[in-house]
Amino acid sequence: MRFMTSLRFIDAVAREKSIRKAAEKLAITSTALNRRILQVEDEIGQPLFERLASGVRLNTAGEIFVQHIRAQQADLARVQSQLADLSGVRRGHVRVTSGAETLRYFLPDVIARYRSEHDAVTFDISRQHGEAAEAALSSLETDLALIFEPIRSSDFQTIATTRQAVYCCMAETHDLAQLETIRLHHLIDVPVVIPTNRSGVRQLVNVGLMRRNINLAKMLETDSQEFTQSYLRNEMVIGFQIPIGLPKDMAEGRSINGLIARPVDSQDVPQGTLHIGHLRGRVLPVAAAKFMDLIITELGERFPKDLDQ
Amino acid sequence: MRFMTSLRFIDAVAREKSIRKAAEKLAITSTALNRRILQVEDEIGQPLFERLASGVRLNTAGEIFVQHIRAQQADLARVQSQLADLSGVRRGHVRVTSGAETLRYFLPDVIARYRSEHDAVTFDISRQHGEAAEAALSSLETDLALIFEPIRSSDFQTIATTRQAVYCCMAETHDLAQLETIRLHHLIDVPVVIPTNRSGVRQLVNVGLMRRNINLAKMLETDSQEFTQSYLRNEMVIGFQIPIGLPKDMAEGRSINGLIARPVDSQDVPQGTLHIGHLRGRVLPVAAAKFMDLIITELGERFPKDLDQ
DNA sequence: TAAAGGTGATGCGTTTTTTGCATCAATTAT
DNA sequence: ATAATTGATGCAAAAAACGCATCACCTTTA
Repeated sequence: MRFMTSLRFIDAVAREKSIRKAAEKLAITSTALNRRILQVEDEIGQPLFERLASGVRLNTAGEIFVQHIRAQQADLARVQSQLADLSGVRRGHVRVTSGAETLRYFLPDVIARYRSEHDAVTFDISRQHGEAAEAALSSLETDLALIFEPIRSSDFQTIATTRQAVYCCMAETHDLAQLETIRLHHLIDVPVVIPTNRSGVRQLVNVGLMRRNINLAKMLETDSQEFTQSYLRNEMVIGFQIPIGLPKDMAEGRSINGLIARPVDSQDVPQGTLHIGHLRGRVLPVAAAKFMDLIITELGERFPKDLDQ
Repeated sequence: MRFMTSLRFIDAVAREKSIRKAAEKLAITSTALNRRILQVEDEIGQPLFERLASGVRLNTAGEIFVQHIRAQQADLARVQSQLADLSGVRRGHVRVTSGAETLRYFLPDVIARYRSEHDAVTFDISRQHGEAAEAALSSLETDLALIFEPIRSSDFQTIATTRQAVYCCMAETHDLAQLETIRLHHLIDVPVVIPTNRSGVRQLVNVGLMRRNINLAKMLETDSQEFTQSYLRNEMVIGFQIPIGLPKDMAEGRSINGLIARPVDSQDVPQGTLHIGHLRGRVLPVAAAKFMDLIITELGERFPKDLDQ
């Protein structure tokens, strides 16, 4: 888009905090880039960047203007997606930000299902914890976010939520695999692998631990689900997960590849809420909006009783 | 703004429905303009205009795109106003659309008061009836609207309202000038000058006439307040107006230049509501937002009991 | 303390883009 | 039928954007 060039360039400089660095990324000379910026500053009537010896930095005016640029880019993407939809083929690019929970099984499934019908749509999947995900929405770096507990910013507009209980995952040969539901006191002196404090699952578990005044034998803290799942196979250890982060069979109590999941009693650890939403006030591109619809449909199929819209 | 040129041009062509006509207004040749349009269409990947022998017309894609352009222009104006505010001087352009009621005394007063502090701000005042005013908001042709009864579109976001009773205006020598309040039956066989059906005042009067099953001796229908006011001086005739459309003294029952106003009993003609608002979801330019604040302040001073925010 | 390496700004010649003129083909109005 | 519009296009001139070399300034490094 020719008419976006100058604005795109300014955005790039703002990100790189250096004209020369940005010029390199944009594959032009720093001279040309510099002059474009000077020209826009001249048209606006005031500088957008502070010139430092180490590069440039947005001043207040620049912050406002760059925010406008990003909003404009997002809106242009929406328009393009809408125009593509007019002519039959759905095109577009959907940027999704999510916690780790949905990345393993859920999102890959939904995206595959979506792309089977609309293969001209591309995706960016970014893994971010709640707060960072909300920041990404605000700065228009992402279109959709799936956040598990809690929502901090009023800029987040929830479109749907689903309740998720916390489950314990373990080898099917683990002693606790016999139980239907796990109580926290069962876990005393049992080695556990647990997500870090930034994770929603961990925060729910923490609530339960406080409530029952129990300390866990935290063998290992990690946010890596890949690590956790592999590890459970090797040692008699308990991991924590929510149903959406589990294969369908495991969420329903059957074992898969030697692993099994058991719900933690909700009297101990409260259920959490997975929020699906976008930046308040935004009109999403067609591709993103339809993808969100599909997410909600899929959630409705998998968790029919726990979905709120 | 150089980077807006192509978009501005497209907007102009859409308005003129002709490349040659638009080119003339833009002071360039039709060739240049034509090629700019072809280029954007090429970048977008599909035509925005249908080519007719009599000119051009937006197709569906064009409608969507032009809407985006207008939104972008409005947002740029907001940003510019915000940037100007940063550097101390408030600049900007405020576009107000209003029914006739406020144009005579209220808006001139408020604008004068505003411009006494911010003389770098310019104004466009457009007179439109309710429905047209809401359309102007939707198409981003105006920033603020003051609409007296009723609001039809859910796109209108009301920021404040004030209740306004209907008054009768007449020469102070008119028989009915003796009365404190006018009842509709007083008006039987009394010649009146009355606004057209599009006016909010007229609609309220109509409600009263239906309610009391009375017909007026409608001498003359006009939306011109200038005409009405002048006419009242020349003949023993009744006119209708709401307080905001009257000089302060007249609204308080005193006579001015031989004219006087008396409220119509609200048992006969219900009070109406003056709505002040903007397009839902829009963030107004600083200049417009502050002007709206001043309108509300002024309304609060003039009608302290009847203002809702 | 001095040198080296980095930053953004600027003069100038070159390249690319945009513009305007003349003209064409197609349609409408008279 | 004829005249007058309309948008599209080839080509040359004007304008804008670009890249190179260089400057002045600051920070880091030796």
